[in-house]
Order: sequence, then structure tokens, then C-alpha cells
Amino acid sequence: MSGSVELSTVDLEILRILQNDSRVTNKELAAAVGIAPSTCLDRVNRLRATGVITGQRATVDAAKLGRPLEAFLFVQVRPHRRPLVDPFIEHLLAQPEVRAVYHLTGPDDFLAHVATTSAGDLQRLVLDELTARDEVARVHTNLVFQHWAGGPLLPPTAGAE
Amino acid sequence: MSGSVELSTVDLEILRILQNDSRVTNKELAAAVGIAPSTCLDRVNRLRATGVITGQRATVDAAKLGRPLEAFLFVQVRPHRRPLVDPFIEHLLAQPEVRAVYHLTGPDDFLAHVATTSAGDLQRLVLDELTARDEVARVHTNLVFQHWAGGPLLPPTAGAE
DNA sequence: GTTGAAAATGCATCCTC
DNA sequence: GAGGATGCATTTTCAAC
Repeated sequence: MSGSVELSTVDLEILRILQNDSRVTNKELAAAVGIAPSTCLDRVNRLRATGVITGQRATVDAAKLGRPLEAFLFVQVRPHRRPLVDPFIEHLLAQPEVRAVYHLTGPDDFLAHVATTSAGDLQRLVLDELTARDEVARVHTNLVFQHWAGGPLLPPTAGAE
Repeated sequence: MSGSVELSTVDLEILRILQNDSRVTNKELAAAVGIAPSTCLDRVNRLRATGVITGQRATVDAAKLGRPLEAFLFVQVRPHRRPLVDPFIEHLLAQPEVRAVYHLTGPDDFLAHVATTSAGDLQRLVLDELTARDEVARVHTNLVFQHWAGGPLLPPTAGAE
């Protein structure tokens, strides 16, 4: 379940459509890619079984949920060893503001994407949940002015690269 | 379509479930939250109409698609003015490697999350698509070792905050 | 082995209360 | 917010290439 998977042009078209809107019916999807509904269902199930499609989730508007202030937190954890890192990650993911966490190369070890209710909430998150911990050496905070989603993710062979 | 929206506890439970897996049937969803299917469909449609739920997308495994090397690119654009910024964003979003772009506060103006086929592809992206442009003053590249998705995003009232 | 067609089950959806 | 009726999607089976 880790290597690359062979995909036909029909698979690519299916992936493109489902990444834009997975609410399309199997019938519509089949018509869009030009195959029979039964065949189409088979293809989609195969993409799920091979792990190419990992899930199907509703996306929400953070501002509408009362979390209008998004930010990225760059966190340096010292010493950078598993016994400290693992509980730190767990603690981070338990915070309701945290949308995603990344372990990066570079001077800052972790990058956390958060959605907060206010500047006060963001400050509390940084001071009480991060810098208050011994292993957190430094936190840099950058607000998100605006964000854009990229197009559907496809294999390199799909377009000239 | 910009302010916060009032949500009942049933709505919150619906949002929690659909963010984890939007493939559940309306019947299953209704049973899980304890209301009739017709009522449940009404609630979900209202969440869509009010813009709380913005979409429903399939998520894919970048490595399975032949893009095993993910990175964050920190890009400084100078001068930082709209006539240069807007085409830059457009150019960035047109790259097949780009998963998301963020406009941030701080010394680095833009953050791009990319999924590349190889170190060579990443180098080409940085040198040919970014630093080759006049308005790009600087690019810092950080590889992603690992990433974690946060839990479902919910309003602050859902948990003590 | 893979695709296309058809039939039956079960669900989404709409209307009414 | 719930119940019932209708139409349709899904899914299984079978046939064809």
C-alpha cells in the first residue's frame, strides 16, 4: 500500500472529477468519462481499495463556524527527540483550533495550521498550549490573509511536466 | 454569506460526521444523530445553503499518484503590489504540483504547499517557475517529513475553550 | 478478464401532516 | 420535525466481446 499505482486515462478523469466534487452520482460520473455505470463503479471501488482515494470529506467554512482568524504556527521543539516529540504532537492535535500539523526540515521543526475564534484565542493557544511547555523552544506566528486551493492532484504523466 | 451561523447540537454532530466521512448515507446519518431521514436531509441542505458546508471532495494519496515528495515553499514577492502579486498567484496555482497557497503576514509573503515527483522536479519548480520570475525575491524550501490532519473543525461553543 | 445491459433492492427526495 | 409515496441510484447478476 505504499508504491505508485498504474492508472488509465479514465482513472485520471475520475480522480479529477471526484476531487472537485465527490457528490456526483455514479451515473453522472460514468457519463462524464464515457463508460458504463457498472464499469465506473468498479473503477472507483478499485481506486478506493488500492488506497489512491483515501477518503471523502465535507469541507467547511471556518469563518462560518465562528473561527475567522487562521494562522500558521512555526514551532521549534528542543531537544528534538521522540520521547518529547510524540506527546507534543498528540497535544497539538487535541486542540480544537488545529487543522493540520506538518513535520518539516529546516530551523522550525513543526508547522501547525490553526483556525481561531479571535486574536485572544490565538494568543491563548500560543502562550498556554505551546510556549508553556518545556520542550517548546520557540513559536513564530503568521496570520493567514487569504488562501487558495490548488487544482485536483494528478500523476505527473497527466500533463507535460 | 460571511457572518457566523447559528447551529444546533444536531447540526454540530452532523458536521462532525460529514467531515470524517461524507460517504455515509442520509439514512445512516439520520440514525446516528437521532432524527428522521427527511429532517436530516433538510438540515444538511440548510448547512450547504448557508455556506457552512462548502463542498465535498475525495482526498487522494499523493505518493500513490507518483508525487512522494511534499514541501512547503516560502516565497517573498517584491515589490509586494497587486499588479505583480495577482499574476504571480495565478501562475503558482497553474502548477500541477501546487496543493494550496497562503498569503501570510511576516517576512515571507506566500506559502505554497506542493507535491512533487522527485527532488529534481522540486528543484525545477523552484528555479524555473519561481526564482526565474523578476518579482520573486527569495524562496525558502522545507521538505515535509510527515503530516497529520486535525480533527473535524467545530464552533468554539462545542467544547470548553 | 473486462465491459455493457438489465433487473431488483433500497435509498434520496418531495409533499403532506 | 416526522411519515409516506414516488422516482431514481446503486448494485448485483448475466451476457458479450
